[in-house]
Amino acid sequence: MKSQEIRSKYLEFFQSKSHEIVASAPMVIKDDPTLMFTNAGMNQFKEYFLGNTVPKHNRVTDTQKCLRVSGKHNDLEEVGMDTYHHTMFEMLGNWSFGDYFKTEAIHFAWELLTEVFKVKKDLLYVSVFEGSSDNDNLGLDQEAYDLWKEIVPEERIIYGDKKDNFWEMGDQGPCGPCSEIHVDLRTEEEKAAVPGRDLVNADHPQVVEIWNLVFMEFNRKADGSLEKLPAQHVDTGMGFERLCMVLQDKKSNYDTDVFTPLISSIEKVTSSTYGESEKTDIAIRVVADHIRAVAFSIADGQLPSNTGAGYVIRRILRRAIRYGFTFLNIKEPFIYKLVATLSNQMGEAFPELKSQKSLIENVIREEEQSFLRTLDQGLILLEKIIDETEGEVVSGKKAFELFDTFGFPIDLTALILRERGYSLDENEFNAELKQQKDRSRAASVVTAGDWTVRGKEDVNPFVGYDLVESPVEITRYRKVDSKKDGQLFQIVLNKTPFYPEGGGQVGDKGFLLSLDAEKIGVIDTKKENNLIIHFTKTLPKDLSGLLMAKVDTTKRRRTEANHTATHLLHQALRHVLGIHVEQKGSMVNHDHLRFDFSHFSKLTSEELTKVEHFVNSRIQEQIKLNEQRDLTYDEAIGQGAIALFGEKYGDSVRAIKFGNSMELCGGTHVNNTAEIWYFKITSEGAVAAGIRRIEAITGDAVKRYFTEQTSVLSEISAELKNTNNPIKAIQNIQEENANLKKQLDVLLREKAKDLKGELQKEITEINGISFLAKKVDLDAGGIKDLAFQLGENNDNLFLLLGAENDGKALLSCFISKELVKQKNLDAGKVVRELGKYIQGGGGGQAFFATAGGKNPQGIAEALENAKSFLE
RNA sequence: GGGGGAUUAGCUCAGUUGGCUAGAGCGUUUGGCUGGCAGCCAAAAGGUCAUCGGUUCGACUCCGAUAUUCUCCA
Repeated sequence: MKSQEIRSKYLEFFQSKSHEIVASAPMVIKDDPTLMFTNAGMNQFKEYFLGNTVPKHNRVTDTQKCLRVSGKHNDLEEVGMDTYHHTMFEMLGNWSFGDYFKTEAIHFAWELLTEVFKVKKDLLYVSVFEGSSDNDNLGLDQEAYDLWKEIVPEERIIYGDKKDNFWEMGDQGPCGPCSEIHVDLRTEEEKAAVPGRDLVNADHPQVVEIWNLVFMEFNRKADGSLEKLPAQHVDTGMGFERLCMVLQDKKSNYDTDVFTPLISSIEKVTSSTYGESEKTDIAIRVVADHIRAVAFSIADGQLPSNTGAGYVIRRILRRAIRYGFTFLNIKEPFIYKLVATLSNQMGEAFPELKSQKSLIENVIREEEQSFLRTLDQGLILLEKIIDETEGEVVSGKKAFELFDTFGFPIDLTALILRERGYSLDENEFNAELKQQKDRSRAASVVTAGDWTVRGKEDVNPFVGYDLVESPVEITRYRKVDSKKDGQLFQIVLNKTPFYPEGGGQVGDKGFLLSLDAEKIGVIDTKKENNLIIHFTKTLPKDLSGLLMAKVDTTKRRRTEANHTATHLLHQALRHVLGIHVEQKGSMVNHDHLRFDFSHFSKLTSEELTKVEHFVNSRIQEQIKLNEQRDLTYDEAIGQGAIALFGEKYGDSVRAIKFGNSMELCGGTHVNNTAEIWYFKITSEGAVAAGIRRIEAITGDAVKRYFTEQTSVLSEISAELKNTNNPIKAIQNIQEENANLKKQLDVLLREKAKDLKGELQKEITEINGISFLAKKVDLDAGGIKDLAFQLGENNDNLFLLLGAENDGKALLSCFISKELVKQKNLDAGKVVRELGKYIQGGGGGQAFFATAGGKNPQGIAEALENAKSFLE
């Protein structure tokens, strides 16, 4: 069975069991601070499990793009070593939100596997939670055990401990026991030798878990205790790639048709063969796996970068480059060449791969090039380290510096050292790494307390589209400690006019006002699992009283102008540059706006002018806001609305329309484009290969900008005494200045020549040495010039020059190099000794030295005493 | 968000404990030679040593801040 077919059969099966098929959420997560990537099918439903949102359907099924780079059994560094772990994978899932529980979950799973997919029953093992005797004190999951007993022989039911059979999504939140289905794909001989049940959960490549059925019944609180959830849920996950391996009767995920097209492309591009040696096999698997992860996240709008989620993507890509570099011996970009294969293969199920193919290729190629440069640099530095190493053990500290500061991979360092007969002090390296990790962790510690719940929120608590102030009540709050901000409170209200950060728009600021005039500042508003959270420094004294929530309307209005301008800018770019322009990032606050978009070259100044003009024309047309709040996604797209890749849309969407600009958007906007007043681009540049960034200002900021510019210009005109044509005046001045500089140069040179001639005449002879000690009227640089000029044609000169500048004394001593050698003289010593007359000190080299001091009166005396050095 | 590094000629980079009138290669310009593959030889131009402030007799060099950028960790 082809993988395509397996995917659709799964979804159809659950559809026939009254499940709604939903789309995969983006792999890159934007509104959950605790998670960077979707790492399990349940992520997009978290708010349902937490009870923050009421689901539209209580039975749902999907295939979810997931990314895992850390966690139990799945370290990035392990991927590729075996044949069944991946960074990016698809998770097939079926879900019950307070609907069916263990019975149906178990029966559905068994029916699908054994009847639809026709997996032989005697290949399967199941596990149930055995209970725990720790603080949670949980018993055996008897219910699950009994259910399984009806379907499978008892010797195929295995007890699992907390590590394997109790699922938790984090330190806090919903959790519960789970039941797993494992499959034994070994040969008959192997099975005869070791029974399959001994190998379950033992990391055997052919005895693997394929399906995890989680029964959510508890909530883990901040103090570690468990409480029973009001409603019980089912959360299941089946690894798509593994399922394909089972159904296609392969020994490895990489042998299924999910990976074989990629692998043959890699063989072609790198002239290598899969299946010839362990080392190249690992490298090929690494590349095949990583290209998927990287391509999908770029399509989701997450580019490689040096922070956060982007950094994870960069690391994955670099790991692939490294393996190609070392084991496939490819020293130039090659991974980007695989994008075409991937897009051909998966573009049907995931159209974003097709539509963004050339962007993905550009970004990857650029990243490959830059990392290969880093490797080149690192090799040179490593060479230096080896040269400096005495003995055979290379310092872990130096290797860490190479890794930490210059980004040279440590395993490559170790490999090269081994080849050269050195070894690496790994303990020292790990100690350094640990220090770095501890430092980072300490800096970002955030401890959140439990919510204190006081009442119930409205189902849709955001009223800020219509209101900027509203009477509200606190429904829950908690204290949060972070190193950075100190102690803060998070407050949730029954409803709120405060817009939570999202869609590029910053969260509202403002305050909460109590009846007895207590004023609590709201410093930020954010959304977490669909809860709108207000950040404050203090709590109101009366937590149960009515409060007036007031948004800072000045900031809000400016932000709205910038947001609407962003939409118009987007429209303008597509109009001026073409419809290949897609939003790749956006940031809107009260100060300015920033818009990143896909485009292949720098915008010309004509293009920028056109874009600016286009937006300002829309402003001038005074277009009214046309807002539709309850469209379905398809309706909105049908009307021509622009949706963003990598954005998660709910069942009903909001469309914002200004004339011909229509976008799906949750942000707040002006009522009429005239409120924007004026749009001005302040900068245009590149952020990555194929991505440009425009920054712009509107409204008050533009007024400020124009006022400033005008006053600068009028000041310039005033200074120039030429208000009609300041540009010409400046050109004149510049020309004049250049001429004067030239003349001055000539004059100074002549003066120096004169002075040089004069001084040359004054040179006397003491003990056969040309000697001169004299006060001159020059600064330090001039003296230096003069001294070197005098010394140029005289290799028998002892020169001491004194000068007075800004009330300070200066002595400079020049002694011809030949003389220094012959007579063992030292100009440094000379100025240090003579420095005492001017109450100062100094030094320099043997042939030229300077000293400075506070006492100009002493210069004469110092000059007097100069000859003593020659006597 | 935290740590480390970098910023020197158009480009790629040297510059040792503070004192070299700041250098190299490539590129540019000019002249000469030369039937080729990065032609050869000679000469020249090109620098606010990222910016601002401090320490010092003296800062490319040390210290602090800012900007830009690379990198590791979260």
